[in-house]
Amino acid sequence: MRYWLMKSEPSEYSIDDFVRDGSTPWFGVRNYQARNFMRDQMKVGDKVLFYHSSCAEPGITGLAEVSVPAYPDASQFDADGDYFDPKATPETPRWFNVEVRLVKKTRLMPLAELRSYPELATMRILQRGNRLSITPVDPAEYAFILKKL
DNA sequence: GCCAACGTTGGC
DNA sequence: GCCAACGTTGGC
Repeated sequence: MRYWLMKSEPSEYSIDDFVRDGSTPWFGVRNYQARNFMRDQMKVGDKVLFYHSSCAEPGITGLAEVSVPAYPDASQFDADGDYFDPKATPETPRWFNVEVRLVKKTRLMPLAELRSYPELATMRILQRGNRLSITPVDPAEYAFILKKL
């Protein structure tokens, strides 16, 4: 089993949206590395840290898990949508998404708090210049965060 | 709004 | 295949 951190802008999709929906397709990823994680590595049951980014209080706000393995992201075919990709066709889709199920909303663990723990110093999300919206999390890092939540 | 980091695009 | 220009991310 693997562990992941998935970023979402709360103005796009917040923890409370997630509470309302229970589960959601993680569509709209348009970065190859993040796509490859979903398509090639994420398996049903993998644990996910749900993270709010690009907002007043960035940080972890929930625990989730992968509920459906990757399949072609429908939004790439929607010519009127924000995520349309003119180079993608149903025969040769370019983008994929998994679905994730909320396990529970947690307290907000702010970015500054994550940075304060030496145990998390090498976490991918905390490295300079990190921009990936989906990153693998070390099992020890995941266990540590779980304990602090 | 600024700016560092870094991915993507496209001309050559 | 190189690389400059451009776009996006995301914390501050």
